[in-house]
Amino acid sequence: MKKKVCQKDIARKVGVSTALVSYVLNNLKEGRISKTVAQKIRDTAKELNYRTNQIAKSLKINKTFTIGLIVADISNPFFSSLARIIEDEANKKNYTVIFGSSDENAQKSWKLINALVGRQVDGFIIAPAENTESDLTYLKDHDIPFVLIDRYFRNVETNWVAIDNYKAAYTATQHMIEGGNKRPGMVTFNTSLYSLNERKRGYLEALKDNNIAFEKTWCKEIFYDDTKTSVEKAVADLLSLSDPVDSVLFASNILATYGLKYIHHKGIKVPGDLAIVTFDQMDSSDFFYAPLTYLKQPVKEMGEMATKILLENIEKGKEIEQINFDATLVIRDSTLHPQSKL
Amino acid sequence: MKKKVCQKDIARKVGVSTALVSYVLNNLKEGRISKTVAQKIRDTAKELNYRTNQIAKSLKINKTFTIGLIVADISNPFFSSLARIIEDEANKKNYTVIFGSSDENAQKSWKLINALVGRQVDGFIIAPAENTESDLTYLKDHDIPFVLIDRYFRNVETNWVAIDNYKAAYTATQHMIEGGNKRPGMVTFNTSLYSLNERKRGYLEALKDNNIAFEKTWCKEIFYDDTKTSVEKAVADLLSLSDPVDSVLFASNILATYGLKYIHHKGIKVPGDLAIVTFDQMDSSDFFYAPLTYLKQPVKEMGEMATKILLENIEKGKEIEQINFDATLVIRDSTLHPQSKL
DNA sequence: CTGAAAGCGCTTACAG
DNA sequence: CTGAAAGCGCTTACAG
Repeated sequence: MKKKVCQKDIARKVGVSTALVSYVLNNLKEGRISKTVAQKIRDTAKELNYRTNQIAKSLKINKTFTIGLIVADISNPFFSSLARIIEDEANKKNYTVIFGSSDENAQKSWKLINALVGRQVDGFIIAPAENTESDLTYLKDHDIPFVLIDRYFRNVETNWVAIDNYKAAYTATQHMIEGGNKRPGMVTFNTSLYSLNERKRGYLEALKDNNIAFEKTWCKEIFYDDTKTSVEKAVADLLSLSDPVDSVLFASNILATYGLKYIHHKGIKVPGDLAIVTFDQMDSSDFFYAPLTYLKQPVKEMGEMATKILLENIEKGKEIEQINFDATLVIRDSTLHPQSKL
Repeated sequence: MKKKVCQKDIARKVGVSTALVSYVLNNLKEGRISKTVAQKIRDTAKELNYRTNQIAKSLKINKTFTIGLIVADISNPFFSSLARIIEDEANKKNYTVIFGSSDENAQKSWKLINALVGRQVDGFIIAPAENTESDLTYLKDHDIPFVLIDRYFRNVETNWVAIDNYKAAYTATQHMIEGGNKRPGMVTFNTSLYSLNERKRGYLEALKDNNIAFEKTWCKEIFYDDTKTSVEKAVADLLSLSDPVDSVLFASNILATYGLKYIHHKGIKVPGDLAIVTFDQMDSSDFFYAPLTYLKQPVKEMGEMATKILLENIEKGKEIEQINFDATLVIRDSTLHPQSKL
């Protein structure tokens, strides 16, 4: 029971050509093949437990029904949720997904994309790391469809689905200010990524519109390496300013997780000592003693849309689509400031 | 810049046969090819930006350097962490990983395995759903290497890496009892999966060894569908017994997450009203107002070991390996019972 | 209604 | 040191 059965085996057994086997197994030339022989082929295929060799088929038809998913880290809940949505959508259309984690590293990203291109994936869904514009240019030059998710570059014209990060951060900051906070801080990554910089811009603009004079000590930019320690230091710094910050916006779930552990550990009172808003939904935010106010991204819609756009591109070669969803501010206890104006 | 460049293009340009191109690109027959022509081939390959078509190569060599990963749900942090470890290990050896989520459903599992077999994956790492023994038999019959992770079946002799669930649950239950709890409960899944039943067995055995008479109302078995509601009801039931349970062991992170949200929501005091131990590490367990005592699985070691065993099987066809790791009981506040004996 | 044959892009004995 | 040729398992004009 070892050897794989192929079309030739079926053809031989039924006494027809492999062409015919291929046709009936693919439901081609329906009316033009005698029902009896078609049935015999199907029966024999089932009997021999035939399974088409997708590799051979792919080579011939120049299509693998495989998509590559490149994220920063598949073990980050935001990306694994996205992966699950994408998996489901892709499977519906008989696509399979190969994933890779770039660790926000341009070299790794290029290596992954390169490997998957060699494997002839039909397209990519990518949450690009910074400085990976050239990867995308490469894909474009080679007519390999892709859609960016969560992040994009203003100077590369392509498909993407993301959220309006400026608006989201603005809304969150505005909310903190309306809650009576006078000195809102922010913890974000030190990056050239547009999406994160938009979050910072939204934060700054909200301060400005509320006539709050931004002080640059209020915004901490964390490097990707040694994130944990840097976040802890950042939070400590924000709270030990001569005029400490009274509220803080965490620009991602990773930053928030480290920050909150530290805050919890240090016994800092939320929202009393510090009001908090985070980007992204986390299981943890329900468990923090003050359930967290957070910006909820429509992960399901984003994943579905990205997959839909990609598959359309693969199958019909559609025009460019750029979709901005809105994040929703889910207001809970971590911003119920004692001296709230609301 | 559209057409893909193939070995023929290089061969033509250099003026040699494709055989030679293939040899030098694969570093074969090193001494037996003139250095100058070899160099010219390499230069031209680089110049034309040649990338070998893995699909064609796979078809020929009958190996795809791809492994299939089947888990219950890639968005479950336990599995996404595992996925990340496996990805890294696999990549080191130039393997790529395709994943699929079975949702604990045997039909889905079979569909996924079937699809990936058609794609000629070189092997599988599988966290099997219940009633999927036949899938595994199929793989064995077809000499497709695989290793089970997290779960296995006693009656299918194959590679697996897991933890000693009996021992883990026993230890956790013993710990609850030593903390002064007289009526420990358990929330687990209703399943035939050996790993989960071992957890129950460990719990029961610990009760017995401590002369605590088990009452069947203490152990709640949750069905896979409608998990959230069922868990909430289970916890409510455990606490509204005429003699309520004073402590509870959650048999998985999913069960714990739903249970804890409910407990938090209802204002149940932990560990005062209820001591808690959970299986699996969760971000959330650091944030619960009483940091949770939990059974930590050595996810990294498990993922690495599973990948190592699989790749050895693929490459050398090794004998069967069955590895049981130990979980570690990490003791924190959720089991610091007021009337502790310790 | 059906089959012979070419070809997808590689690898690999084999012959020289 | 190098090339012609077969073949991996499919699909698909083309011819009949």
